[in-house]
Amino acid sequence: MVKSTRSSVTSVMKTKLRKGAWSLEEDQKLIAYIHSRHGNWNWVVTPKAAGLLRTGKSCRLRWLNYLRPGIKHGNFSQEEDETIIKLHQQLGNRWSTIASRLPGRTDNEIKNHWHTHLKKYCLKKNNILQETETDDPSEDDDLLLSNLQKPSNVNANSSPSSSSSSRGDPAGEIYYNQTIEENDGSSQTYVELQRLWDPVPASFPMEGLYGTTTYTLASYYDAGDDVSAYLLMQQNEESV
DNA sequence: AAACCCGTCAACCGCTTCCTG
DNA sequence: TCAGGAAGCGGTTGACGGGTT
Repeated sequence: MVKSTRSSVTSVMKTKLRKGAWSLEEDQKLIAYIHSRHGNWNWVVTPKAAGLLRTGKSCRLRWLNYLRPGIKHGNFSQEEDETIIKLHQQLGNRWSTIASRLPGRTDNEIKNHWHTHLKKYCLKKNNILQETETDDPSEDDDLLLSNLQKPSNVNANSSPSSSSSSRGDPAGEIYYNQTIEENDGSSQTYVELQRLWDPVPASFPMEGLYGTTTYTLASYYDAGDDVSAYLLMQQNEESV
């Protein structure tokens, strides 16, 4: 029988557990709780302590893959792609080990990126190598990898971060001068939640679809224990 | 315009490993 | 040394958006 049927988990299950995408409010609660614990918390008690109807596992995953400070979202650089491919050749599907070599990237994100982009690239590369054994394969490498960097659906008005922005999962996303009202009806200014944890920089660069953009902190609101902190990011400049 | 298909990715599930008493 | 609980890991699923027919 499955060992992971824990009493603590099942007790939570008796209440109505939420599943699926995390809401902004849930993210805020989780960040607030973790923030208040100063690096000392337990995933099993976290949902109850934070006022969340989630399992500890779900909280852990949300934190590690999305809310944790330093997490990079959006396109992988060519260097990152090359590193992943190289490490995958050496290590196989040991995503967490691979992730440990790519600062800011999570095992889940690398795994997804592999299955959706790099696996195809490797197959294509192998085909090319078989067809042109005498050619210099490095040229094909560069061409294929540079193609990987190009967004498939270029839209001048789209968010600079990943396509998940359109899934009603705003936390961690940064929009150009947008407010939540423009997106989901809330009157709050759009947030970049993970900055709650780090000392807030006056400005910071973020890699997007079209190059690195420097964002400048426009306003900051911290409601203390209730921990609702909002950051308005303004697009400062953009390099293509 | 509508239906369908496909790609993407956040989140879930179940198993394994690690830790602690 | 062992058992039980917590955390970690990787495969899979399902929702969603965009493209195609």
